[in-house]
Amino acid sequence: MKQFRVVETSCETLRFLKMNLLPTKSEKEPIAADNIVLHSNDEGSRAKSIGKDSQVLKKGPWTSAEDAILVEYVKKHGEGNWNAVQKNSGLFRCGKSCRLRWANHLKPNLKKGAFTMEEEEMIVKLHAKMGNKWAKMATFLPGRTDNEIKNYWNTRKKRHQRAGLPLYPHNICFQASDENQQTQIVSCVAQQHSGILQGNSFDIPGTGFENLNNGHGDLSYASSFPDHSVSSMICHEYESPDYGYMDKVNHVKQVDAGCDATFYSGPPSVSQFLIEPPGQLTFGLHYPYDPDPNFKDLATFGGEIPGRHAFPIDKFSASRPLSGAVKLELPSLQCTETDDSSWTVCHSTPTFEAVNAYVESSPTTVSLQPEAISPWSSGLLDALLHEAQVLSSSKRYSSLKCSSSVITHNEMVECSDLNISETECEDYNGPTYPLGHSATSVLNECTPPVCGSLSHGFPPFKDIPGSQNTFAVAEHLSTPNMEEKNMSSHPDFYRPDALLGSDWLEEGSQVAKDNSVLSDAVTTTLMGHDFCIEHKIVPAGTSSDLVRGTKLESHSRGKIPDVSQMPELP
DNA sequence: AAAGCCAACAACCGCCCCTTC
DNA sequence: AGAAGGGGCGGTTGTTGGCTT
Repeated sequence: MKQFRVVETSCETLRFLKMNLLPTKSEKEPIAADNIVLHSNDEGSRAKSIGKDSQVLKKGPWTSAEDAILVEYVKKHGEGNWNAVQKNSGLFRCGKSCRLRWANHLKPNLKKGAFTMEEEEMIVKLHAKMGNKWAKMATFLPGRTDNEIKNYWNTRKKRHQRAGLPLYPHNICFQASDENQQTQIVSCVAQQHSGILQGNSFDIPGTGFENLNNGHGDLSYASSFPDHSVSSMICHEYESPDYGYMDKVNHVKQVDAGCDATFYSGPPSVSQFLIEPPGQLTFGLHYPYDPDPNFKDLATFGGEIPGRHAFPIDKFSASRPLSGAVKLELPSLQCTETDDSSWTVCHSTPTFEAVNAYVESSPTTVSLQPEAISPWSSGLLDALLHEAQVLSSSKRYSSLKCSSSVITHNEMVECSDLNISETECEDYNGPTYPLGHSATSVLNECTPPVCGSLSHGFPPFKDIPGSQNTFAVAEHLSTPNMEEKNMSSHPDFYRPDALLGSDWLEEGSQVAKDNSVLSDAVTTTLMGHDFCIEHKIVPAGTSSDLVRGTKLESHSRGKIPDVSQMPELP
């Protein structure tokens, strides 16, 4: 028998009291605190406890009268010294109870009501980073209490576990336990907080499963890689840009989605488990719903802040062939992460749920088999349709087709985004780009995108400082129209020198950006500052590397925020 | 209409850390 | 240095209301 369980012997009394005296959510009329006396035969009853001064301390739900007393007391004396509350206010509550009541319910500026989508995203991200550090997490969610977050998470956890779903979206950033990586989550969180993640890809490369180590037993998104040992994942850290979503999906296909726990059988210490290979450069939280179709055209967004990059550039090695299959088999789910825009579908895609749905269905029919699609997937089709409409009407994609054997970078995007057909998409991964062929290399082999001559005379990129040979950018990068465009003046383009402050783009570096991406610059708020953030992958020509043009500038374009001067997140 | 299930919420407990003496 | 107290945190349980069967 649980100690505080009000037992049946007083059941009738309790029922009466509950119905007549105790406030409920709908009945919040003030009731004198001393009117509430819950009876219990149990000495350790939840209804009351004995204080140090032998006073009977009340337990259970707080009444409006008690709340009023507490509020009044805190107004007068401020927070803290909670044990004094009981002594001085006449409240028959222990200090702890008072503190809790105040912190969770009475404190001003508390947000009430359901979590917003952004908050939910934030929680997921934060949990991936911190584990069950509710109080810490609460500092990132103004107006929310640790208890709320905890409750939300536990509920979510239960729900997902029951449904056999992963707790995390497939490529959510997992953070290392190393505190010095705090800035990584900062950038991640801040962007999420700003709403930029409203369906956008975003991830924190180079992060690890902290919460995998502390044995929380949560069903991690790591289940996306059920047959990938942790160690092998570590080995691939920052390595294979071609270790893309499709790989994950394939793994998912191979192992039932319910085998989430298998991941946890890996080595206990996983501090740097990279969910999404940096080569993807599509740091994405592929959130299962996309409330804002307007975001769908946005290209990849980077979480990087100049000077505070989420991953060290020097760890960005050349691609390495994967042994696993790369075949695109999930038309409706695919997210070729080598693609800079692929998230446009992914973010609106029910991720793992949809993967599950796919697993349960025929690979060739999954995307259009309603019965094979999870509830969230219903939005997927809409999203895809919308995406198709958007893309088809977009100038940026006007010249693209997915059927050519020599495809462009953006073509890949379009293909994967629109899920035109498995066959078509296989062009990228099948005969043309066989297994083991780096997706990055695929990109490199792709004709650069659109909008201009393929061999436009764009000046060569410089090697990125500190990148050794890993970020050498191909000289024949043919990002179009870069010379014609005055990037400094174009409202949607950034001056190359705007990347100063980036620790991997030196002064004067040319920043390859193509129209399609730059026009997708988004204003967001990061730690109280308004920013435009743009993120772009640039095929690096003959090298097997990608270079990323990351831009983050203040809202007043041209001014680069000094991140070091920005206020720290709580 | 009743029962069961579930989600959301509220509250408490035990443990731990920090500060003070 | 060590004990005591205050406070914070995470885990857990209980309650309530809505929905489904």
